[in-house]
Amino acid sequence: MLDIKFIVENQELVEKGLAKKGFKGISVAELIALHLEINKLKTSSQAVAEEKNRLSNTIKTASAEERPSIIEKSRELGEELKKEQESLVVLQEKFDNIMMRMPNLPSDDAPVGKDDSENVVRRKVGTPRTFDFKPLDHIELMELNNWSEMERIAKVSGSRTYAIKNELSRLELAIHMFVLDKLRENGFNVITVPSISKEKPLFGMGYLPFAKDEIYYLPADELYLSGTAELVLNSLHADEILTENDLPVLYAGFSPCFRREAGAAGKDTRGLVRVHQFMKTEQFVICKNDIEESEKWHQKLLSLSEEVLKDLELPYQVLEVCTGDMGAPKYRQYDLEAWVPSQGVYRETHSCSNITDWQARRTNLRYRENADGKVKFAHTLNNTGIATPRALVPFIENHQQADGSVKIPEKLRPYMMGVASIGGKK
RNA sequence: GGAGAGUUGGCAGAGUGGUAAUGCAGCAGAUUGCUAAUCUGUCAUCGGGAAUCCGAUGCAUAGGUUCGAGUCCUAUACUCUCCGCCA
Repeated sequence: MLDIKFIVENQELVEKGLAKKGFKGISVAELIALHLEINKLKTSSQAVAEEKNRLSNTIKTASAEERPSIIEKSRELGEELKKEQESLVVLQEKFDNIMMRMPNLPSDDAPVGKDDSENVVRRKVGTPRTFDFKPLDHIELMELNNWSEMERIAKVSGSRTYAIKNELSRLELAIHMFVLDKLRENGFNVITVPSISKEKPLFGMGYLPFAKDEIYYLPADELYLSGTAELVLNSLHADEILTENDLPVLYAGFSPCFRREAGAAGKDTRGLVRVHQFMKTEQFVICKNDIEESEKWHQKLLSLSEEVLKDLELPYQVLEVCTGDMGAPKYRQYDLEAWVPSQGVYRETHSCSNITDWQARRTNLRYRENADGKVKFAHTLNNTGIATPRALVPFIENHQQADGSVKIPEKLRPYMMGVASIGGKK
């Protein structure tokens, strides 16, 4: 959510930002007009309320003769007030409806573009490996090593689900432990959070109303299945006023995540790349309302993810996401993509975003500044720590050996009982 | 699933129908001085105004009763305690 005062004072700038993000059909002029109308009505209804309060307070001390006429007058004012407030509610609803659909404005430094074809590669790290044997794709590797039950699980749970087993399931959990440990060493509070959520946090994060079709809904309990721990972490401190000394708040959140993948029909239907349920370790930061400070954290989160991919010895590229491909909440966004040999392309493993105060306004998350005691909306940022099973795809494909075994990088071995490789034909 | 208790500012905590006490913390100022203390103001949101300021709203949420609701009524949510069930 944006500050309405900012919108009023910077209409042109806001309209430009919306255009960059490809948001059409939102009238900034209408929003401003509604705001001004609401203010006008508020002012007039407040004058009525003031008069009514004044009258009411005289009743207690009024004489018996005066009292009935005062009560009558006060009642009339009450009815007038009620009418004004009813029209105020209608206007406010219209206003909120537009306001909730207003995206965050993108950074001036973000590349301008209409869709993912205009994202910009900032750098490539590591070199895609050349194989001296014919490499297998991740599905073949899993079949060879008895690491999955992909066909059977589809009978039970439908398409886009997965069951992995034996050494590969250990690897999945080991990678999470490895990343959680890394984040903990960097000052993050490790927290495992629910995957179920009420409706309100979905608005707070910006899932609603923007990505309605992506979300599983449980009508019997009016609850939703969360697509990311970010959803929960973003609302964990909703409606609170923290002190500046509490900041930054750093969370490494772990949770099962659920996505309907409604818009991805036909894409990545086989294997582990795009599934309805997965596990994600998420980085989440609440920091001061200071763009330099949050941009610093944005870079820090990015570097932590890069470190994860480096430690896992995966070639990757850093993509800066253009304005048209960013989600509504985002000010600036980097994606990390790891090399997938079987597809000959880089595939997304991490998404790192600075949200500035857009989410905090929606969740009413504030803090009190030390310097002057003023209350401000915090900045929030999020980034993937690691998401599995997707990350297993580049992992096992890049580290496969001629015999079908998969090498375990040095840094991960402590989490794999010290073994140097898993699987392979004996 | 059953029974009971509760929800008031950043925190603690009073308030049984007539302007939301007080303490602590934070912030600003003043003062005395020595590792701090004292005093005053401020300390949730919004509106009008250049500003001092004035006003409206705010006691979990939504309704209702009333000239007037933190207080009375109804519904809901959440928290805690006990019982039951349970990984």
